[in-house]
Amino acid sequence: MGRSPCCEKEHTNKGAWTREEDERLINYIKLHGEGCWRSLPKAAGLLRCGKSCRLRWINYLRPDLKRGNFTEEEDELIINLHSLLGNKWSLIAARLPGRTDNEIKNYWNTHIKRKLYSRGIDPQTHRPLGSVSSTNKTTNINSSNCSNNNKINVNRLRLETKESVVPLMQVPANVDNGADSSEDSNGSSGLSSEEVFLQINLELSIGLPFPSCHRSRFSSVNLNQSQQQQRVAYQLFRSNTPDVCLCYGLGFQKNHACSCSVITTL
DNA sequence: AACGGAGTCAACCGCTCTCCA
DNA sequence: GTGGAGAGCGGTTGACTCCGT
Repeated sequence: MGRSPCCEKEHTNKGAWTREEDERLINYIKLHGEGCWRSLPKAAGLLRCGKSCRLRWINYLRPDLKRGNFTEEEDELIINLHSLLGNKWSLIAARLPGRTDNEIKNYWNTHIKRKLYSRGIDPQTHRPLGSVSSTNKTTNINSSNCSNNNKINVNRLRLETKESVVPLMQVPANVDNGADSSEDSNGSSGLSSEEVFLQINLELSIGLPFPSCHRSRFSSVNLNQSQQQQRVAYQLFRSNTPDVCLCYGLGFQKNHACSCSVITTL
């Protein structure tokens, strides 16, 4: 049994919105507020799908939208956040008031990518173009003091490379992480030390707190390597924020089925 | 002025996630 | 535990504009 469509497509308008449709939508939301997008079109007298209404409001009609050109500061912030989070446009947008995820995504694809290329930087990896991958380097995020009961108590996380041992951050002992260590608990992150270190530097250079509304995200399993990278970055990022939150599931388990979605508020 | 290619961005699509019964 | 409903997300599309020839 399939899922019901979000609207009756044959009875809905598509394409560019007219002024009249915009006004209807604005007036309806002014009166009733946001939410319940599925029933909104009918209630507002619009021949549009609920998703379309939501998108139009969020990306174009919302009164708090900034619009206009991006500033140099916004550019750099987007670049820094992208290096931490990857293509998580909604998370990036959450750090830029008045900007939407769609707007940032478009801006990234049309302007910033080119800007980075002109600087000789790969926009996906944020590394110099043509640089050799460092996958041959060994990285261990050690979790000392692994406990029983399928929990890992991490006393101190450190990053080891052939050349050096770099302390990542101090973590209080005896704090459960909620991680499922039923599989491999050797803590391999799948990241090169260079990658992790890069994330940390960027984190420190940005120094902005994440909004608490994102605290419970990243609960999915079966992460691919890119997602892992974003997740590690996210966790490290959180660790330095004022309302300190840490996830101790830094060691991504075999097959990435780690359930370390519990982000502990200290 | 006309044309075509490149660039831009609003909107759509398909999927995942969360919540709740 | 399961499945449906609703919301949200990221990738893609296509209409429109701009600019060079």
